[in-house]
Parts: sequence; structure tokens; C-alpha cells
Amino acid sequence: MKKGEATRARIIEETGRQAAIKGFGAVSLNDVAEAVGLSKSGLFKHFESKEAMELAALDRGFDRFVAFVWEPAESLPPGRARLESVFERWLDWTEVENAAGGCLIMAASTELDDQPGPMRDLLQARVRRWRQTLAREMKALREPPISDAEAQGAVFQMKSFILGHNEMRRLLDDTGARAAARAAFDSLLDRTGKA
Amino acid sequence: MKKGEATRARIIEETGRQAAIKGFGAVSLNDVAEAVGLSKSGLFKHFESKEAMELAALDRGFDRFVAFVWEPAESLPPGRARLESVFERWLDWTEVENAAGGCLIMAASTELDDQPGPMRDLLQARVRRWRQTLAREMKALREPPISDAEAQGAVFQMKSFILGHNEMRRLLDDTGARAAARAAFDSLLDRTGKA
DNA sequence: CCTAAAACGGCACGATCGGTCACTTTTTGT
DNA sequence: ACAAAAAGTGACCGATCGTGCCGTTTTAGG
Repeated sequence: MKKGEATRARIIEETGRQAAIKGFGAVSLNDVAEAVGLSKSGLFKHFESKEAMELAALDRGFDRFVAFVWEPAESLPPGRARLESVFERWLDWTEVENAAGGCLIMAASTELDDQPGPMRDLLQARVRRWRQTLAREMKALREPPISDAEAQGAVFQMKSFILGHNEMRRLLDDTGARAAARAAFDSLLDRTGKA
Repeated sequence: MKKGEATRARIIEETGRQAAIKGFGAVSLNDVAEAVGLSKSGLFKHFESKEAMELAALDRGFDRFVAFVWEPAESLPPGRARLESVFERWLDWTEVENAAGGCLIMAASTELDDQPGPMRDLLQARVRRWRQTLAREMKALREPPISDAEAQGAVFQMKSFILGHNEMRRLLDDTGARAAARAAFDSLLDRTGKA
């Protein structure tokens, strides 16, 4: 069972790719099947339903996100440099790495925030976990560590700048988005880092 | 031709309502027609196509947004109080006024940022105009007025906090979103307001 | 009130949707 | 090499999609 896993991976990847562009609701089995060179019914040998396929694609999207944004920072010591690395890679993630359709997670977040179900649950769980990771890093900005409340506030702003950058870049086609986001984040780190 | 205009308005309103929840791509003529008590073909006496209907709904959404968020602030003198009013009403807009499906504009922004066409064009144009309005207000925060660059940076952060609040509230079900957004915005105004 | 126009319903169209079933081909473990 | 299991195909199903056509009802202007 080796060939199967490879095909399954290709399906998942392609599903995520299309969902980032058109949204999960607009991905059709036909389009995915055609893109990976399969028949529609062939997809059902790997997933029992379309939702299971989308679920796998979303989960895989998170894994790819963590690998791209977080792992390079892991070798750095906790502190400002580490957070700056994460932020910079995060900007790259929406702007460069996924130039085609942008960040799958952000697209899914606004698409599914009103539709209960396993997709929203998965999103919620993994986004929360990611925020916790960031909050932990924020606390390490000062010695003694800043309070939980302050750290969460900083994470809120950090994520906000990412969202702002995404809109400014992808919807408004404004190439100044990156500079604006970076300036705002640097200012945030300055304020948070000093007593 | 009075009855027609009323029906048309109801169609537009309902289309926007559903699009805020399910996304524009997932609104079907059947659902809209049923919700307003019409037949599917009856819709075509008011719009030549589904896209024309969605276009009208999006445009109307912007009008409603301006009326709700901006107009109450218009009576206030330019400056900090005015901006705080706008921000507070903006939070209400996503959290209270459109409790069902959230802000139509934000939903459409992430849904359509990768799909060229009249919908995206309309979005781009009106969002840009709104940002200009905000930038003008930001400049009035200090005397002499702050630079264009600084004002646009402040607008970027303001909009970012709105986006952050939206995710924290609607996806993560975190009722602390409002407090986090308000704190971040107040801090922004403090920094921007003083020389 | 009367008539023209506007508003609307019924019906059917081709296309596409997610999904099933029976069947054939390919891969895998021994 | 061989058999079992996995991978993949094609035809087809009922439902729904956006849309055009034609007849009927309702509304509005003189």
C-alpha cells in the first residue's frame, strides 16, 4: 500500500490548493479528480466522502503551515529574534509560498466561522493551539516574563497584522502591505519588550 | 412601479444576509427566492443574472455599513472621539448588528480576493475609498496633521484590529475579543495622537 | 374603469453536483 | 509466480444549479 498513499497525498494537496483559491464550498470532486489525473469515483477509494477529503486537506494545510512558519524559528533561542522570524515567514507564507490562492487557513477561517461542523471544530482547535504557542513565545520577551493577559494581547495584535497584511496585499494589491505590517509588528515588540 | 422596487430591495437584502453566512458562491437562487416568497424565475424580472444580483447585494452592503458605522460619527468633530466612535460602531457591526453571519464585506473580501471580476473590482474600489476616509480622520489627530504615511500606517493597524476581532469573536468564540481590540486601538490612538 | 405594462409562476433545458455499483487493472505480500 | 487486496474506471442516479420561455396575475397611469 505505497502507491495509494502517494495518490492520497496528491489528492489532499490539490484539494487544499483549490480550496485556497475558490473556497472549500466551491471545490468539486470533478475538478480535483481531473487535476490529479483520476476519475471521480477513484477519489472515493481514498476518502469516504467529500467532507473527509476536505478535512484531510485542512489538517494537512496546518501541518504545512507549521513546517514553513514555525520550524525554521525553532533553532533560534526564545525571544525577539525568534518572533521576528516567525512573523517574517508568516508574511512569506501568504505572499510567496502560496502566491496562487493565499493562505488556506485564513480563507477557511472566514468561510467556515458561521458553519458548525467538524471543519470548524478542527480550525478552532488548531488556531487556538497556534495562539498558545505564540503566547508562550511572547512571554519570553522580558525577564521576568510578562503576564498571560499581556501576552495574549500581543498575540492578538500580531495575528491582526497578519490579517491586515493579507487583505492589503491580496485584495487591494498594495505592495506596501509588507512594510506596513513589519513596522506595526516592530513597534509592538518594542513596547512589549521593555518594562 | 413601486411594488417592484420594494421586492427588489427585499431580494437584495436577503441575498446579502445569506452571502454573509454561506458566502456568495454558495447562495442559490432557489434559497433566495424561497426566503423572499418568490419563484426562481421571478427573480429574473429584477436582475438579469445571478451575478448582477450579488453585485447589488454587495453594493447595498457597503451602503448599510457606511450608514451604521460612519454616519453616527459624522456629527462629532474630527479627532479622537470621532475615531473611537467609528471603531466602536465597527465592532458592533460585526458582533451585534450582523450577529447572524458577520460582516458581509469581510466575508466577501477573503472569498473574492483571488477571483477577478466585477465583484472583486467593486470590493476593491469601496474598501479603498473607506480607507481614504479613515486616513483623513487619522490626520486630524494631531496639529499640525500627521504625515500621509503615518496616517496610512495607523489605518492599517485599525483595520487589522477589526479583522483580528472578527476572527477571535466569530471563529474562536472568544468574548474577550472586544476588550483586546479596544485596548489595542486605544494604544494606537495614544501613540499616534501625541508628538 | 380600462388598458398597457410590470410583476410573477410553471415548466423544462442542459450542466453539474456528490455519491454508488459492478467491473477491470494494477500493485503488493508471500 | 500467484493469489489476494488495493487502486482505478465508466456508467449511472437523484438532486440541484443558473437560466430562458410563455402564459397568467397584478399593478399603475390616464
